[in-house]
Amino acid sequence: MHFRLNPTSGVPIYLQLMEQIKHAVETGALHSGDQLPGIRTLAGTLVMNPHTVAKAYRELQHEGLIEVRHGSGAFVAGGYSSTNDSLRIRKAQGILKSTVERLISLGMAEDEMRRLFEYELLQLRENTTIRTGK
Amino acid sequence: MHFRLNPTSGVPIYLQLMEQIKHAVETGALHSGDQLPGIRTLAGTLVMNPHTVAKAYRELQHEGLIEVRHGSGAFVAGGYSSTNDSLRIRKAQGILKSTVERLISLGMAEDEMRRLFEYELLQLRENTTIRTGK
DNA sequence: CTTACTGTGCCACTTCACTAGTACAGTAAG
DNA sequence: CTTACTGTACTAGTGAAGTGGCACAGTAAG
Repeated sequence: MHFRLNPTSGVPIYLQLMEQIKHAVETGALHSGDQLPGIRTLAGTLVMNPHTVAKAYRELQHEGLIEVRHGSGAFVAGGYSSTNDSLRIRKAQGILKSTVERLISLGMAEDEMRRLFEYELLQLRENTTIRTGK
Repeated sequence: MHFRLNPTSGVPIYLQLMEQIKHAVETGALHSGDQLPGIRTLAGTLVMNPHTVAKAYRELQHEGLIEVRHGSGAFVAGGYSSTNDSLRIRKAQGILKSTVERLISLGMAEDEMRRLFEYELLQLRENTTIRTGK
């Protein structure tokens, strides 16, 4: 359970924390019922304000990913890490790993990769959501 | 020359604009010497404040990607879109396009793809920057 | 010079992410 | 009950992003 946040990326820290927790759940690093670190504990190790962690937990609870019980702590909700999913994720990880390696061999910088990837996602989104053909 | 910005993503708009312009230059949609739209013009079509566009241009100038001449306008700087680069970019685009398609066939959502991709980039960064092996 | 474009600078204001300290409330174990 | 943990609520402040309006300055063409 170690997170890596980038305070200078422009993305709000609480959103980054949420993403990392989601990632941990998706990849199986966290399972249903597992207890998340306490708000103050996490804030201490990540060198940030407890309120920021609390906000991340609150948002994740609204999304249904975790369950926050007042005096007890925060726990990963049920019905997320089916074995079927974890296999799917592992496949995807393999694909992306080799993809990134190929891009590196092309001499691509991290920023360039990210821009091209986001561009592909944009194309995808437009092809699936645009229905008003003028 | 059309940009797509997402005001609700948490990423500052001026940063998104910068990324899109960089992308346009890298992919060859903009070439060295090309004039960028005027600050007021762009702000009008993108429905945002001229100051936001100005900030993006200013930052891009600091990075050396564009050249801003006071009474004339903003122009793409030289020495960026060599034909060698555009071929490299096209290869990378092909790779990423097929990668995204494979991820979609796995049933991955856009958020999941982005998280896994960012994770791979993180792995990469750590493997190349960590030198203090204790 | 005049006009119409370009970018730049200044000021006020709103919103939001984040920090900081403090206090309150639920839970579980001694 | 007491203690020590959990999350929650409140207030106040800082800083950055973005909006809005206005004035200024450089450039190029008539």
